[in-house]
Amino acid sequence: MNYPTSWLTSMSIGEKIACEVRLKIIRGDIAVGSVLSENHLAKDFGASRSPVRDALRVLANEGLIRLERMGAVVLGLSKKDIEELYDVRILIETHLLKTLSKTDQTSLSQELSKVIDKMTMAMEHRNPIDFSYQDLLFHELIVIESKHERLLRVWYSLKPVVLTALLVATAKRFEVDYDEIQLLIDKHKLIIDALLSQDDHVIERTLLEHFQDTRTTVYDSLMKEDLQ
Amino acid sequence: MNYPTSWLTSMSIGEKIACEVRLKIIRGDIAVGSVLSENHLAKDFGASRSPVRDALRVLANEGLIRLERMGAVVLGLSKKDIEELYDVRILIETHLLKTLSKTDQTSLSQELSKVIDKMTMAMEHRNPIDFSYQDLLFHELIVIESKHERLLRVWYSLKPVVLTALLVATAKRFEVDYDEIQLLIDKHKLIIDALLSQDDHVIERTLLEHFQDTRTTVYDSLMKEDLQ
DNA sequence: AGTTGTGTACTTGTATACAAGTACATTTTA
DNA sequence: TAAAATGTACTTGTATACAAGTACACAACT
Repeated sequence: MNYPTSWLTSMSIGEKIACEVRLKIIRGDIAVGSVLSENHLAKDFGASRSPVRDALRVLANEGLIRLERMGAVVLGLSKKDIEELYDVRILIETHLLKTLSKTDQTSLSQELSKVIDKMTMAMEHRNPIDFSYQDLLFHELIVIESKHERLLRVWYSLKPVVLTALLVATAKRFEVDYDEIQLLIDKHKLIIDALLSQDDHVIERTLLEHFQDTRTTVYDSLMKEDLQ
Repeated sequence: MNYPTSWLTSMSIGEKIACEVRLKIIRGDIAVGSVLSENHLAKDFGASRSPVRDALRVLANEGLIRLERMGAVVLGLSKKDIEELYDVRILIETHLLKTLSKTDQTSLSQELSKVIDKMTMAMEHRNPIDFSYQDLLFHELIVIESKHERLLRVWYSLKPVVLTALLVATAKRFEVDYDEIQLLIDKHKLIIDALLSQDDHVIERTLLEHFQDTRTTVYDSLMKEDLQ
């Protein structure tokens, strides 16, 4: 599986390279500890060093590589990374759901239901690319609705890695555990219910359980036989 | 006041330009809504477009500018931005203090006390640059001690803007309300007390009050007469 | 006077060249 | 044989050139 070309529209060459390299790192196609150089990547992608340099800075920002004086070291995505990424999301999304639940959210819950419908259609069409896109869009809409721009910015900084990991995990899930996709969809409905319950404890518990499942799934799907 | 040259050691040209431009934007020397171009900035700084391009991407990541097809629009740092930046810090640091308080933190509290001593020395030497550096280091040590690398990464992504705003605010505070610096120092001691209390509610209240003061101070110090 | 077309000056994305630094391989020396 | 010195091939940071796109000023037309 390559990075979905439909997601690459209107991207610069540097952005495209960042997406392709990100996917390879997260899938383990590029080994942790290996050293990337601008010249090598430029040759590999048939581009000049300028967009490669841009791409490497993006990936360094995402914590997937560490830029050094000579070459960039691949840090990869460990189990701890995945757990911590979901920690950050739990912190942000729980806080924002609690805040949003203080006011009438009929409109938002309807929007979220529509996204769940699209997840269902993606499941029925056996389309993991669209499914993972809608899955993350569900959460994105919550953060957007909070109108907290700085938390949205933090959330967006996590998005490329989370979406790529989710894409890989979902593709595998569609192959191996297709029967459980419906359960994933149902769990998103629980979040809407928690939002409408206006109960902080219910929100907290629902989000913890939701992300507990998700990060276990993502982690299991990403890991090769030999644990990192 | 220019950006402290002692903080610019071992930086690339691009990093230096980012720091200088960040300070000018936060101080309001570069107006919100104005348009920056790579060519203009390159000429201003006597550099080529490459490091300027790097710098602009850093500032865009920090939400101070928005890169567009033709030029970069200055977004600046509004009151809402400052409030939201401290919201993010409250979310992160409260969560981490609660987590840390579950275990023995004698060592950390001693380190934090040392930093408070340095804040006191900086106050006595009337050195706002070192004072603001130690102030933020106090909080940084807490986040580092949590060993939560992804939250640390988020915290570090806020740091350049927060430190620059704090620097400007502290410089003004030293001029205008020097007598109240001691109160700032005392409030940091309260955080250590809250950590050692091992009481989640105490931690929550202490952090809220601490940052309530800080963001009001930062905001008041940054604003010109005409509100944005 | 208003609208349309053309030209110009600007922007950024990308390609390429150069300089300085780094790391390793090879040669020289003791 | 081991240590030191030298050479080479690589890296990145930065400078500069080129192409494509954009926005505005100016000229021509109605």
